[in-house]
Amino acid sequence: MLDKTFRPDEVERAHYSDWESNGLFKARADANADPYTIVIPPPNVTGSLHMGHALNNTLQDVLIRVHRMQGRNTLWQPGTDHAGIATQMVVERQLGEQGVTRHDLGRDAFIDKVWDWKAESGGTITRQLRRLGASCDWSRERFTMDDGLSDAVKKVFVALHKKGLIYRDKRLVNWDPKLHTAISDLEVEQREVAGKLWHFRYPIEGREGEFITVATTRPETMLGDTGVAVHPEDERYLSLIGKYCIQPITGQRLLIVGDDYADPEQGSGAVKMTPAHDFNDFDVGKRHDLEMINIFDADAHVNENAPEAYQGLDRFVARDRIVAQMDELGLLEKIDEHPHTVPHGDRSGVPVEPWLTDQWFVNAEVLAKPAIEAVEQGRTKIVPKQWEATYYDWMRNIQPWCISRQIWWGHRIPAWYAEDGTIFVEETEEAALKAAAAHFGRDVKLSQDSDVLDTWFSSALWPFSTLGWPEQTPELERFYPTDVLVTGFDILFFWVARMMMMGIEFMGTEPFHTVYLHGLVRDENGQKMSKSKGNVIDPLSLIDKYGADALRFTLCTMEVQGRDVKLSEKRVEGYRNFSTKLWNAARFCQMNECRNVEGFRPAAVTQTVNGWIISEVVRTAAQVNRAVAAYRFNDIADTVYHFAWHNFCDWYLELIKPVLQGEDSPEKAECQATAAWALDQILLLLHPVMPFITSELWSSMGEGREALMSQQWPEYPDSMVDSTAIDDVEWVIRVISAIRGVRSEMNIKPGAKIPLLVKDASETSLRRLEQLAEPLQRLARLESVDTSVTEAPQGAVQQVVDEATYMLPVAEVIDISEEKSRLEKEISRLDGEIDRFDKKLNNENFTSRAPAEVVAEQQAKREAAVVQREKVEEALGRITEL
RNA sequence: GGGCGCGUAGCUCAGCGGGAGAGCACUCGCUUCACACGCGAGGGGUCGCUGGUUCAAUCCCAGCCGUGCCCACCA
Repeated sequence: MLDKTFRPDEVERAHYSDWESNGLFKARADANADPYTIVIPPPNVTGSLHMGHALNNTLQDVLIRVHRMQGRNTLWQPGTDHAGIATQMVVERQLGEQGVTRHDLGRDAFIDKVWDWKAESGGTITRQLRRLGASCDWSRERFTMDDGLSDAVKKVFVALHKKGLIYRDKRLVNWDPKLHTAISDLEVEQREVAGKLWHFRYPIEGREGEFITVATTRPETMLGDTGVAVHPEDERYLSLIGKYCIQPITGQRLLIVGDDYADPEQGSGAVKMTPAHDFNDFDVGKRHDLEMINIFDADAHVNENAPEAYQGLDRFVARDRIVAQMDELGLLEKIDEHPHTVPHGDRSGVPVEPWLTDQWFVNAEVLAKPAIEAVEQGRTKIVPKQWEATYYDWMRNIQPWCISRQIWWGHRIPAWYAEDGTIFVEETEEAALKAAAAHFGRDVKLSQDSDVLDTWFSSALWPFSTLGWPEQTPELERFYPTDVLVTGFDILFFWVARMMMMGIEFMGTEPFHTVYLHGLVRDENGQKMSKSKGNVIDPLSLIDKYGADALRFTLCTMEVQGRDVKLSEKRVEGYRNFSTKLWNAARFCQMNECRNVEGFRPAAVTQTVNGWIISEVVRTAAQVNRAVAAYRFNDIADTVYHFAWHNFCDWYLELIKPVLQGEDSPEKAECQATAAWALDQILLLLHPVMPFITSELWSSMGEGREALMSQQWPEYPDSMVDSTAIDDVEWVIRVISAIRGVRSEMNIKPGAKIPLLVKDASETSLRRLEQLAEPLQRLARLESVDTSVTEAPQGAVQQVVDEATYMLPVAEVIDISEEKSRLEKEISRLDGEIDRFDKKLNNENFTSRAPAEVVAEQQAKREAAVVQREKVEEALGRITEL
């Protein structure tokens, strides 16, 4: 016998280890079944499970479990990401607590430390995914820095370099002065700051007392000014184009150039040019051959190219000094308040500095073309569809991807330099040496590039590198391309787009057929969860408190087509209650010996209620299957919830109670078997969302049954729906509800039994009364049912349901005036309704233009209202007589 | 500046060309022998505003207002 409540913590771990140790998560490279593959978005190896992971992996697990039960050869490929900067920062912080920097250790020792840290804490996230119930094939777990995956990275780098799609270039990049590395455009986030706009006067060379006014938000860059731009058609400045002005602090001569970039409407119409520290100025500088003076070092401190007084200053200190000095010189014209956005490093949080350096780039434009076509031609579908526009927009305007990072943790760039600077890009040092020897005609010394690759470079290969590429493995053959990628929209560009490019380039076909993009998990007020706001909800603590199933169900039911999920603990609690409900339904079945019957044939049942619940199962399964196919996760969860609670528990179990509690009979046996079967179907349909409780109940409902997760997924033909049974049971539900409504409204004691009188019953109604009399009497608390009535007794309350009038002789227990006003209200409501229908039906436009069946439908509704009104009128008449 | 969402019951949200639904919350009543993490019965909404299309608009279209996010080189 089951306990009174479900205790998730007692069974979850046991079930999970059973599944895992019995190999139920394993995919088979040699199996014939149609494969179904999902690669996990690899979490940071040193990370821990947050709510975003919980959502992401719940959705994947739902898809994986459904398809596994459908008999597909299912691979959920797990693994973790080395997360270059993030991981390096974590380890550096740890070292920092001991007063050690990575430079104290040196590169090799530091990297050893990171590996130690990985060995120590790298299992956290995968353990936590197990607690969530994720049915990954852990035997195939990969790490982006595994040997095999590193080989893939090298191979890809070399191949793209040979094709000219990876190249080294000296360009302005986003430099993070705190982390001392270049970062890609995507790692830059714009932050609104309350800045200022300073207007300065620059003296014109050779024209005493004449100035040109320039405005800037970054006075410190004045140290690197090499020009001033004005619009070529701006009449104010026409005479100055080609002349020089003087940078008052550096004394630099600044050529005044005419360039379309200068906007006459903005500021003074003249803009100072700092080509080495601004992306726009860089372009203008190139066009006009302006000098590029780099004035910052890697810390964004002023370097030796600036006047001595400024050297070594932090950029913001330098800014203040420059403003002060310009003011002293009388050249500060004005200062405007100027809120604007400033680019910040997403990891470091400090403003990034455009900085001129040598970096490695991927020519993304070429790789993007076929990746755009794959979506245009529908080979890869993005769900929800509106993200396709975002994808196109970014891909069509894609910029070169800066892939080199000046950090230590990551894939070292496979490029070697000879002393004269010649570059050899090869997969191994040996190959590079050989190439160099061939090039120089003698053996030479080479040194490897000290940079590592952007983390997303290796992640971009994930769908095929995890399957063994560049080896031609059976896994690669079988499981690539994958079926669906489930991830957050926030990494559409970082990751999805790049997997598309790399997958197509190296595998010849796109890495997945469908990309499902879900939203962010926010708190119940729609706020982003963040440590500083203190509104972070830890999934593990919710699992501890309510069980993994409750959390999973909540995330699933809140996931509506990629919209953000607003999570409240209250909601989780509510779905924990659902699992208790389910638990007790099973308990009830057990108590009433509803056992699974070998060879039970749903189509062969004879009892109406059984036919009904079976039909509802069939409908529910169909609805769930539609929801799965459409990635409507909320519908999957809601559909089963509604069926389990409101059909199975509220009505079916209540309806069969009298039979179950009666004498043994064929009817009772059929109800027991049907109940057991229907409960099984709930467990099957719910298993992908709530794997633990369903498995627990599955095994407790039958001795020695095989694991639920390897059972056949429910799919039934529509022909199994018995619409007569549905109509009949829906009828009895309506009648019972109507009677209960009257009892409640009339304030009739719950225990009091009163007779039900029925008149004008049609044949169908009579049949139903006969067939469903027992549950009707019990659930509506009736003393008896009398169908021989021809006249309503005085003061009987009447309810018309379908083709019969149901009356409760309650004159002595009710307040007549209340009942009168109730009926009067009902009549005026019906009058309004009838009026509306009349208006519509008398409208020729409607009757001639609307489809015939719509008109008929409206007519029928009107008639029903009229009949109802007559009945109520009669009842009112009788009450008035009292 | 460009793009994408969202405004429906007190809250969180489904829905969608033929007079609106769920969960939670609320009110009332229940020690009904599976479940009080429960059972039953209720109250509550000019479906953001204004126009248009249509016989018919919460639903389609346009504009506006509010709100959120993404992208962008604006001194």
